Amino acid sequence: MTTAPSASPRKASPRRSAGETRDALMEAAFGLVRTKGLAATSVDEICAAAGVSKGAFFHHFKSKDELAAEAAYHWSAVTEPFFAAAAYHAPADPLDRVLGYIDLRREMTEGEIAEFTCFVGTMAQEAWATSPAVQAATWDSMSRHADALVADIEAARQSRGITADWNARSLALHIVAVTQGAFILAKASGDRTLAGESLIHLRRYVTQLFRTT
Amino acid sequence: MTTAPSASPRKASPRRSAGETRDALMEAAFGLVRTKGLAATSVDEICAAAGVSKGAFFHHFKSKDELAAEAAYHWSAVTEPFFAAAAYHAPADPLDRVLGYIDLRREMTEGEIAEFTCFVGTMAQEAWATSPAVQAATWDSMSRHADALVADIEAARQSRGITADWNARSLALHIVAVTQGAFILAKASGDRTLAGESLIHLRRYVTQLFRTT
DNA sequence: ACGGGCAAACCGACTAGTTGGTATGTAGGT
DNA sequence: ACCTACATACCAACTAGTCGGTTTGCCCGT
Repeated sequence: MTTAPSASPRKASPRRSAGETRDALMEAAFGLVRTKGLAATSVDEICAAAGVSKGAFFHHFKSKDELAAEAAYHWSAVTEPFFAAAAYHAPADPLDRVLGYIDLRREMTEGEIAEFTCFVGTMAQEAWATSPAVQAATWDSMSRHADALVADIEAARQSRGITADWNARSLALHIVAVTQGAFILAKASGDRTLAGESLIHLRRYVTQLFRTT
Repeated sequence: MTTAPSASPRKASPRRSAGETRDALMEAAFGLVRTKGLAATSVDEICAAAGVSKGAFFHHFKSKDELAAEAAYHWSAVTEPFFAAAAYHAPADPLDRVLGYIDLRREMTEGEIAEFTCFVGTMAQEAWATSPAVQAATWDSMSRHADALVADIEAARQSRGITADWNARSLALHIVAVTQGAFILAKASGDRTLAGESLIHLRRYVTQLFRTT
């Protein structure tokens, strides 16, 4: 659910192919919403950032709300390959893979806030009570992201013969929650390092959870 | 930084005392912002919820932005006494007090989302890059809230002779982060219990941190 | 190879309503 | 008499969304 490209420079107008404009609009929204929030981002701004007209916007999306929901699904589509291809999947021990994910998350907090922060997490705060479509889309994204961690957590649990009163999905969601909370800390304080420190606590928790001695 | 009253019914106009209208406006903002976000909440809505006119609003605040910042400080002013008076301070063991705080937080997630959720956390997401005054105010609130936990954490650490590579303030901020993250989980999923589950993980972490055996 | 037809992609002016903010007036306490 | 605490009317700027019209790529019969 995090980290994405910014609007691309685009070529000199030999009409973009089918989904290209659509993608450009959604990806322009990524950047704007992450820094200003959804409500404060106008359709005109999104169009300007994507380099298209308002007519094009409403040709592809029937409302701003629909754009937001579609963009949340698109967010998954662009972040999932990023995390799937990341180096933390390499270790043989599944626990090392889970810890590797947390480490990657922490490394990402060394960039700019608007760039390591979560698009869908931001929208969830604004849309949960006002737009069922957007809420559903943000939850789909966060939920799927958590699911990607479940297999490794479960494997780590079984390899160590741990029978705990928590299940893999619950821990995966906790990891997502800490990540989101760390973002808020960084945004409120303006200090990126605070996000990293929270992730270190999370890492220690996960390590302790699987300690067998 | 969390949990607050909603707009009161108010009496039949024998002029409210000095700060009353001001407080009513800020407290009306609490409810509206927590469900819709700051940008989506209009000045007119806040006035209507507080039962005053727009003229009154701009008599007390020179802009919507100033209202938001002042409301963040007011948020501290109303939540601090609430937490200060809570029962979790009773135990003699400082660790029990820290765990008691987390338990209280978890119990609160049994109410409505708009009522256990954090006003300043929501605003931080929208204002961190666009309004320095609001960002500073949200951080002041979150930071002070964390500080309220520091003494107990430090006492627990010393009573158990723990020399760790984390300090009390870092753990306090982590507790705040998990709380905020749990809120996002609840908002995105629409399922309050997910917030509680994340807080259970946090509780287990803190327990393990102070285990001396 | 070619041109006519057609649908999808796109543009930008327009609208109706909402926004934050102001200007001006007034009621009540001291 | 005077100042604070409001109320009302208003405005310019901006909002999401619409609409008539234009451009572009592509299919297809010749």
